[in-house]
Amino acid sequence: MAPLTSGKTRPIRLADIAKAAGVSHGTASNVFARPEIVREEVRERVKAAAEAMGYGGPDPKGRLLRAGKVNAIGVATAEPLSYFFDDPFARVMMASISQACDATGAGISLVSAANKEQLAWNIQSALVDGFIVFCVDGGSKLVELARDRKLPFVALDLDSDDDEAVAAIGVDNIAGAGLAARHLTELGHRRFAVLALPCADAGFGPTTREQMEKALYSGTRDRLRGYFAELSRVDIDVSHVPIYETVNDEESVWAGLDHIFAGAETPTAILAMSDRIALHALDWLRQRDITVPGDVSIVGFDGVPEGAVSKPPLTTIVQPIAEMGRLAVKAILENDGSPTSRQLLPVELLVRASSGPSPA
Amino acid sequence: MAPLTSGKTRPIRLADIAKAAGVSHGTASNVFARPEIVREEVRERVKAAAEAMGYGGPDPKGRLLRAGKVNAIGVATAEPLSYFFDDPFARVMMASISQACDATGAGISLVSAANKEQLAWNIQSALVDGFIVFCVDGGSKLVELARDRKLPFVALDLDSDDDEAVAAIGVDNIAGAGLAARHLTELGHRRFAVLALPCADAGFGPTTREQMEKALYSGTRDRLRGYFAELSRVDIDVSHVPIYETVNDEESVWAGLDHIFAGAETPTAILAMSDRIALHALDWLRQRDITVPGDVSIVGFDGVPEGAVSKPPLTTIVQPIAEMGRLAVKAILENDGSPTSRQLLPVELLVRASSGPSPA
DNA sequence: GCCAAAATTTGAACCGATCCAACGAAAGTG
DNA sequence: CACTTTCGTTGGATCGGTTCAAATTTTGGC
Repeated sequence: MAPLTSGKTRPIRLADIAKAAGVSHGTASNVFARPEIVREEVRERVKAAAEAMGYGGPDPKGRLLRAGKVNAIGVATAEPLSYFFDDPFARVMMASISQACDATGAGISLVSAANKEQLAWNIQSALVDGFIVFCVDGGSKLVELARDRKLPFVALDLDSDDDEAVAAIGVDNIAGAGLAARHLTELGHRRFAVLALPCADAGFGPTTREQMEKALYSGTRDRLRGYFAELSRVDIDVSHVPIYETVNDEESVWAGLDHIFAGAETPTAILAMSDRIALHALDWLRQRDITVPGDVSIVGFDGVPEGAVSKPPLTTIVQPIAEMGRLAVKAILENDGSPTSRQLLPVELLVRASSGPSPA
Repeated sequence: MAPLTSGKTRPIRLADIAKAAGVSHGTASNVFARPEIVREEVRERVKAAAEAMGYGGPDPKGRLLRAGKVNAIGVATAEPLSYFFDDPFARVMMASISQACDATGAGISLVSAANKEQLAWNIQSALVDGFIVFCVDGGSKLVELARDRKLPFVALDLDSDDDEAVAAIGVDNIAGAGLAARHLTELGHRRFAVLALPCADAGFGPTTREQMEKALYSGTRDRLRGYFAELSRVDIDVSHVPIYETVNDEESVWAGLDHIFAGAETPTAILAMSDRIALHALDWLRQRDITVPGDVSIVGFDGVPEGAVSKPPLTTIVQPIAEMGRLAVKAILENDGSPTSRQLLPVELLVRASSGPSPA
């Protein structure tokens, strides 16, 4: 039997419906976009034709071109896509971004990729009205790509001394780190160790202050500066404070602690550059029956919800994550060509149970 | 001073660049899409013109229309957008969906909305190649909307007796619930209570088996059937088992437990239709110094990671969430007009510490 | 029954690119 | 030198809609 229709049926277009219903395509368009201006009889006829031909409604691809606005904002990161759902900080941030989007009816497109070239292409071809860029890692490159799209965009947590011409929302990392360090020195601690975030794409391992000063990611650099400025202020010799660069995961944090606690003079206070690091550290310490805050105190950074239910609950520097998300969305959606700006939000010290007086 | 340029500058188009560089728009297009076929001198000239005019590269809106494929899949739910980042089940599912997308280079668009009309519009105008629909709540309506787009789509956890013609990936809720109930009866429990998922948009409160049989969402209905079939099998009078319908949040779960434990004959075993419910229940019980599993045992449903670290770790029915996500993405991306199908995946009982012998 | 006003409908223009058949020029061949 | 290739470029067609000024039909008033 010969097939009655060709195997590949071209999708039905609005024009097909119009022809079938015997109206112009202009009228057919109106039936879907502004039904009230079409005479009822015609409207029904067109709708019937659409139904009969299995037409799925006007294709947004077509509308988009004319309308110009996509009504969606892109959220980009150099991490794999699952970062948005795995990482505690990202999740809280995304939840607040999505609330702000919901409120205005905008959609969210997640933009990321397994490798760099793919990422570039994905950013170049993302159908969005603007970008929110997560700068945790590989920030500068990402910002560059986003800027090249010439769309409104705002960087979250961008390195503070990067190009001043990009809109960015971040927190005062130096002040926050200072708060954390001061809290511990006030509790009498003198022997510190720092568990750092990545400062480049280089992997993990012990590092030095000098290395960190060259860090590609200045969020990391600024936090270290904040820590050390405060420690120096109370005459602690920061050149002897071990710094271990992690990649924010369990493996590298545990390796860092192995390293730090292998030394003769173990710290009584740990400064962790993220709550995630601090939480992994808590697990490590518990496994070795090192009590917190009895033997060692630890202070995180971020203020993610998990810190409230950890054992013990985590003392940390809380970032106004929800506020940052809200501001970011606002910046994109209300972008009226206003001058790009850089907002530094304040952070707060939240004292919970992971920090206490120095045992010494 | 009169402005030198009009306030509103039309965005630069590829055609503008072509004109400026003195080439045809076809050649200009090639410079960006297939640079290797353009003579170097021309290529540089066009690129220079683009740079000079601040052109951000070919607008994907235009390309899209011609190319047809968006290279993104939409994930839709009737919950607010933040559901994707708040709900443990959704998060695990999204993580696996995003891994599958990453692997193929596809993007993800989150589709949702505050209200129903907005949701309909968002689905109709989403720029995606297909939909994965989360059917937790308001599933049928969502499936209908998605189907009307005439795009490939697959429903996750769709009500089992809904339209057979839609592709769906789900688990065997009846068998899973049976497993949970049997586990508890084998431990000697005879006095049960059920903490149910929503069965309609009706809010929360105590309900009956008859009400549940009419449930709009048959995931809920099937789990109840599974529980009761197993309980009946060992001669437990299910008409006396209290059922409390929650909305999967702390408030409604706690209200449910208040209600259930207000009765004279309190249960020794709780069947929770989701891990989230079970986790909230654990909190409630701990606050009242009711020990688990000493005084009461509880079994959840889903197998989210949080269940592994709760106090005590949660016995639950684990769904192959990662596998479901992978299959869903595959179904969308490989959609070749193959017959829509319905896949029921198996579940497993995972015994942890929240269930133990009946105290009686 | 005639005319202006109101209500509908039409069809061309446009949105911003990609694709491709056709063409011109330069290079190679006999 | 005529003749085929090869390479690069051109410009029109197309993707699937929306929009709007102009044309047409209806309605209403007298």
